[in-house]
Amino acid sequence: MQLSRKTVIAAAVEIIEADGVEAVSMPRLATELGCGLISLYNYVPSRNALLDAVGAEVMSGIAGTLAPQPNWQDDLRAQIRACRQVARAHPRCAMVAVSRRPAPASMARAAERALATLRKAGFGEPDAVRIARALAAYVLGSLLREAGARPGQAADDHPADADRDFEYGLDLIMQAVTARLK
Amino acid sequence: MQLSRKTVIAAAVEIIEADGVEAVSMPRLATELGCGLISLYNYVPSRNALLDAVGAEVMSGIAGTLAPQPNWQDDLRAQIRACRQVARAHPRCAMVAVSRRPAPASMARAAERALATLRKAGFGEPDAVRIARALAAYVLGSLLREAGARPGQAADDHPADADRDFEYGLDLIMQAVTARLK
DNA sequence: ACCTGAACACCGTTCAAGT
DNA sequence: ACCTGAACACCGTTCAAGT
Repeated sequence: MQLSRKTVIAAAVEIIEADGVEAVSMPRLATELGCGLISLYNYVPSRNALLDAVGAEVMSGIAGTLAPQPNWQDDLRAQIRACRQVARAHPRCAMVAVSRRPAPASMARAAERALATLRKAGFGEPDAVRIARALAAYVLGSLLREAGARPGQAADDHPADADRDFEYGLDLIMQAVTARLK
Repeated sequence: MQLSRKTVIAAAVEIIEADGVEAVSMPRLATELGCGLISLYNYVPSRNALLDAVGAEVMSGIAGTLAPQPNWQDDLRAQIRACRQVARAHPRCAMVAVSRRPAPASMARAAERALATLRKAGFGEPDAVRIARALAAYVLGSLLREAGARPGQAADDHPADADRDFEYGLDLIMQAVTARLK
């Protein structure tokens, strides 16, 4: 396999999902990729930078366009579900992404999009910002609860329950948000 | 200073708040405590067990009794604020606590108390459980957003903003929860 | 110019020797 | 019985030597 930045990141993603972040070591990556340990530093400046790249890679999906919904509530819901879906596709990597500072750019963009939707719905600036933050907290917290906070732990084994829990809480928040607009 | 399990844990808490979890190493703890590296293993079986102990120690405060409020809404609010307050007293350690599996017992007890309050308020079992989970997700997510998810990062420098954000979101959820009971 | 082996300064934990 | 120095098997990263 041809070594490249992409393949190094992909190998790291694989290791994280299989054994957690703590299992990602430069020696292990090298043997996994069948290359010399030092060669890795040609594609990634450090282990930390590699984890940043994993976070960015794994969350890049939420930048994708979503089918616009007839009303702003469904639009917002779709955006929030998309965040969660992308995160759940790589749960342990998602916890890594969420733990990096600064947050991956795609996550910041998603937050900005939610804010824009709230503004367009008619919320004033302070309310729109605070609602967006509350939603972000809820999504993050749900992921934390589900996937196991420690990035080195596996996901829950009752995903259907987690989905229902998530939708229930999302309903709660959206109900209050809608009521607040009137 | 007399070495004991307590002093070892306290030293770890200090290091974590100052420099993050990653800075907690057995050698550093030893020099900080002025003892031999190996002596630490007489009080703590491993670094991992030490971090578990830090999580338990730091979160033990939420087990404290709270003044009962006239209505269940204020009761629930007080419980949730207490969780957040305790966590914010040691923000970086709180992130460690939240990241441990299983969660510290005091956190589980706090969740159980919230559940009991919801039951007493008149919610049926599935609703009570889901509301409690939504609230937990919100508190966890807020901490993650504020303190910086990575346990190795410092807290925000606008705590007042964070407080207002938190109360705003809590209001939203509590409003919807109250509406759902009727 | 690119690649990488050997080396450095760290880790957590164990073993076996000391008291 | 208790304590702990030396040692082991790891890390991430750098330097300087090779091609």
